[in-house]
Amino acid sequence: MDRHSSVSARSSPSSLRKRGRPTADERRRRETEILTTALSVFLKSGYGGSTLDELAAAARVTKRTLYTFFGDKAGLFAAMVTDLAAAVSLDAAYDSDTLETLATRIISRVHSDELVGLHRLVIAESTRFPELARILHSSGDARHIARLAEHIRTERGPASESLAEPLFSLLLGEKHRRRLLGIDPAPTAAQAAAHADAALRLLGLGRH
Amino acid sequence: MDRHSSVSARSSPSSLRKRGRPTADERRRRETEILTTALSVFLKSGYGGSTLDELAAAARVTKRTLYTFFGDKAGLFAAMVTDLAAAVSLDAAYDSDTLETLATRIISRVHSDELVGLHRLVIAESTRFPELARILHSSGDARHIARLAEHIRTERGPASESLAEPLFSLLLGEKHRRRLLGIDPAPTAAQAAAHADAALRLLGLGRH
DNA sequence: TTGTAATGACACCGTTTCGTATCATTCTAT
DNA sequence: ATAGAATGATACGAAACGGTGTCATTACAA
Repeated sequence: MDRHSSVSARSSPSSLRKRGRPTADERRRRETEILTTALSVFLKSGYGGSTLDELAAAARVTKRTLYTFFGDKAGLFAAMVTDLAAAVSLDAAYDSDTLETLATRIISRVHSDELVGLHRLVIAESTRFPELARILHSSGDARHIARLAEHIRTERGPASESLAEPLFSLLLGEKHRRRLLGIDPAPTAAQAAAHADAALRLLGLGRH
Repeated sequence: MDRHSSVSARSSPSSLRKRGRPTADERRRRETEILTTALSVFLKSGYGGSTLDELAAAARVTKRTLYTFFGDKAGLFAAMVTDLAAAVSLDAAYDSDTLETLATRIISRVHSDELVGLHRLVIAESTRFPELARILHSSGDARHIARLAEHIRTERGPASESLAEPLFSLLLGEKHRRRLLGIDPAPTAAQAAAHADAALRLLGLGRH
């Protein structure tokens, strides 16, 4: 058997992977690579449309490795979603912002191709994976609404705190439904800012 | 709809149907039955999860008939969605209502299990069937927003007409995201009315 | 009347896909 | 040092599934 001649053309050093048990480092690196590439594959083809061979090839591992890591296809999907949901909820570099910029950032985030695609995936599989739907909602929407409530409270007093949830609905808006349906592209930064401003003004939270 | 109630004939199974070419009546009856049962099957298992044998058995026809009617699985799915989308857009027995009752009816409609499930299906398959996504949006959301705009204009004047879209977003609300994710059940009539009232007040459209 | 289209029942085919098996190989754990 | 676990490469099995073929049978159309 001709050793390794097929991989000599690849430029990435990570593809010159030897056989045998990997080092602990390699093992960790590989796990994250599997999850990130799995996301891109699932986003492209959906859960049912993605095959294990496709997922394995994208991560440059064999199916065997996928099974030792995640048990089966459903396990890989669940791991991918929970991992990404955790990343979303940790995405909180926006503590010291004004309500306007916070709203703008939330819009850019929830309308991004990545998050819209993830929502599509989880909505599509919400029957098979109800737990993932709950996880995604808790670490996404619920977290965003809590952030908005916090800012509104400090800037406007506790009486206006109940505006956080309707405000979030307006930040999504009809635009987000078209995003989920694949009709609209992601908004530009300028569009996000304008949208945020309009939503805040509608609820009497805008700057005067 | 016209659910052929040969339920009691379960004992003498579906083979009570004769072979050979059906009458024109039977043909029409069968087409609607196929579409309605296809909806329930797709809602239960999703597009990829539903098999042709399952769909055929649910409609009490053979795969052969499905192919003569719709060509292939995708054709059946498309026919089912467009048929239902048309039904939604014709669901306009609410012309002479006040804004409050119109909003309440829209809430009950868009939060219904049927429409939420249809949205889930189309969102899940929006890559494979982009045209269906556009059709559903045009005959659903766009139509609802137009109705709201019409009522707002006649009751409040053309200046407030731009409130129709944000109002619709509030009528969906965070609740609808949880509906899509399968977290919440459909709202009761009382909840729908309360929700409508709260949304209208937020935008200054409520009664005083 | 006569040909044709549609249907049920059922078998069948080819492909896809999940999940395992095998074997050599390399690292980890003890 | 030695056993065991993890991996690459590859092939394979078993099942599911989309779609078609066949034949008898019935209604429609010309």
